Amino acid sequence: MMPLPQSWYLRDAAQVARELLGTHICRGRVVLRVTEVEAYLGPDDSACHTSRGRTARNAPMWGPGGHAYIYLCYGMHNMLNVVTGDGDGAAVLIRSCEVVRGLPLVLQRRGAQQGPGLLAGPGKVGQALDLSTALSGHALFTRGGLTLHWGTPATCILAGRRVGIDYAQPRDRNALLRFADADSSAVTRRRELGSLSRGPAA
DNA sequence: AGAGTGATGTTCT
DNA sequence: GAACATCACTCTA
Repeated sequence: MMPLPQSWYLRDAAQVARELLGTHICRGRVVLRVTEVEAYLGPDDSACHTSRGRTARNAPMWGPGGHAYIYLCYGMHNMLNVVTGDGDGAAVLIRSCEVVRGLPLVLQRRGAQQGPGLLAGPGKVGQALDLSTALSGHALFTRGGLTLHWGTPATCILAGRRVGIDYAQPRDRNALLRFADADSSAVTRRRELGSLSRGPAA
């Protein structure tokens, strides 16, 4: 079982984001299937962390794709992003997942019961994978630690606006850069999503 | 179903 | 010192 090659990541963030749906994240004995993501396009995207320049924290985003960018949010949530392109300052946030393997360990780490909301939300994904900022910059395309593999792609994709970016410009707040597997119940704020081709409902 | 709120700590101004 | 790509819990309906 080989991880996806680095070349797979060296493309536009929105494109990688859609193809990321259905892939498998492997960490120790836990395997998760990605069901919801958000694309952050680079310095020109006011919602993106790189839009306010290079810092020690966002350094991995300025490098080549295929590496993790992990940061601490609200003092307690470790958010997992996948760097895309090459020097683009772009990445894809992993927002929700389904458990493929290692359910007992995931339940223990989450301190929750099994259900559709178990891994719906980026903080929950970070907790289930036992992530920390020490793993930021880790290569996802080489064996060991934290890797990304081919899985079961989504047959139907939903799209909508990104969550929690009220500080961004209206154009970037309204961009349809959140994507989800239409056939999964592990998705946040589902009613705000529409079909990919037709845009969000309401 | 929806609004409100406290927890918690690193990063950047 | 403010902001922060959140979560879980408590109300009110």
